[in-house]
Amino acid sequence: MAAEEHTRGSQASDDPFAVRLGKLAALRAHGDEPFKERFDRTHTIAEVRLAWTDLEPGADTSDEVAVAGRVVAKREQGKIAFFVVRDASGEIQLFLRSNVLGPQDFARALDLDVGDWIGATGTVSRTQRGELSVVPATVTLLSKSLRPLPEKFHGLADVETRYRQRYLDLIANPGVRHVFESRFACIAAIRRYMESQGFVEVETPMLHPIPGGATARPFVTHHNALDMDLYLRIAPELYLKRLLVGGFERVYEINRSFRNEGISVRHNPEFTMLEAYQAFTDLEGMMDLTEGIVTAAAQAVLGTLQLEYQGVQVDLTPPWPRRTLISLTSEAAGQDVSFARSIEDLRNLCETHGIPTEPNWGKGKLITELFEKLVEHTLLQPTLVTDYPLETSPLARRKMDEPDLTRRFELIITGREFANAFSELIDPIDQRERFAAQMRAKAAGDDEAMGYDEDYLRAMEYGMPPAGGLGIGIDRLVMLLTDSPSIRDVLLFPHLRPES
RNA sequence: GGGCCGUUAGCUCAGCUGGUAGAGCAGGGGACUCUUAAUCCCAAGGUCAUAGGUUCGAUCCCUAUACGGCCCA
Repeated sequence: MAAEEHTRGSQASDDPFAVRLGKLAALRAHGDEPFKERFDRTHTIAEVRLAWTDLEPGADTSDEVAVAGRVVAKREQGKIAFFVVRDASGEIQLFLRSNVLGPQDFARALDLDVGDWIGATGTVSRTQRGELSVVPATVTLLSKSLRPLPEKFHGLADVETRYRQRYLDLIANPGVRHVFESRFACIAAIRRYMESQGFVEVETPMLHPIPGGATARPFVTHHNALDMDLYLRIAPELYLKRLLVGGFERVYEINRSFRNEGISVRHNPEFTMLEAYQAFTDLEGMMDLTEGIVTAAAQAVLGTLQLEYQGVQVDLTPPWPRRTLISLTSEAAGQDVSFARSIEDLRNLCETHGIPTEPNWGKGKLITELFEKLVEHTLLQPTLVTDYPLETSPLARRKMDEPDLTRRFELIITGREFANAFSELIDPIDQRERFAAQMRAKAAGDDEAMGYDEDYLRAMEYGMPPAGGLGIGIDRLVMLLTDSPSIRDVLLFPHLRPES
């Protein structure tokens, strides 16, 4: 065979990238394109494994298959070699034999590198050691890999590289793929469930002239042609409720929203949430819907409602206990924490517990802060916490008999908020006053306060039906269902600072 | 924003009061027709994150910066 038929024995360099570039050039020099357009396979790897599952060790067949995938391991042994090839369905061994391929093609096959995409045609066998294998008659390079993959045994451990180069993480750490398959199974299950409940999936703007629907700092961008600032949405809520005015009775949006806040194990500047609105129902209807969604997602991902999150056993079986925020907070504080107390008492209580307060905070905000500090982290099992103060709930319906409180709940699991829902405020007069209060808070320096959305008020003035509304944090739900400690583990490409 | 920790070969990691660096895997050469973290032999691979400082001498000590992680706000 001609020396340039393959590069073995002719490489001066030992730099992996240079070696592979050399192989690439050698292939091209012989008219062999190293980046093919297409390869027709007869089976996925999983299909081969399934179809020949009963093949005895040491048995050969004349059954021909064509498979394709990435070379993830290479073991040479003289005139035979074993490659492990992986496609999306699984891995299988290629048992390359010089006497089957011919010495020339065998030598060329040995020039392939771990990382290369290849196609192989051949017969199915099981080795004497019991490994189901394809014995190739042809091996075709489909796409040349120029960079060496991370180490095969330890995988890729450096978290920064794992997040920045997620594709490498997916190649090197098989469990990572499973997390993301779970994520997308979770979202698919939620869509199926919502459809089964008669909800219509809708799309609303992500560029908002006025940030609203949540209390958070927005990202600002600029529309050149209109010469106006726009805000990346912090929540789709106000648009979805406009649809209630328009006559949609059950709508939802699985939305990417954006909040200009710090990055942590629980926060990414862009995140995914489900928001749903249902006419003619209320808080209790939203509790049922929340239980339905979360259990449908858990069943789809785990097949059970019992799970373990970071060492904590969690039972998602509904119905979940319902407790009021004030009773829980009073219990934890060992004294009455309610609107019956003076604002000085509440502020002192906050200071006692190390919560820095601000002078413009009212009783409602102080009570909410106490709840978050004293209670939230202790609620490990699913708990529906109800009756949030009006001051921190500008879009929720007021409680008729307790006007400082709202018909709102949050779902807490493992000490964290997973859902937020309320009987919607549908009174435009009340809503106008709530927006005004937000404007006062903004003027007092609260840069998370909502904007005053006049068009939303106009819509409400045409009449909004009674409705329940619900938001569920999808990323956090996926964290729970995949036992992931950080939100970055459930985001394919989490936000990081640029590499310097 | 504050505190603590990390950054050494492509990857995973060692590195002794301070005397200019090692291993495994990957890659290169060779042997090998049932391996599967293949095995065996040989050789190679480094601006020790970056910039300063202390020192005769710095991967190591000090300062700053960058990026990342954890905790707190």
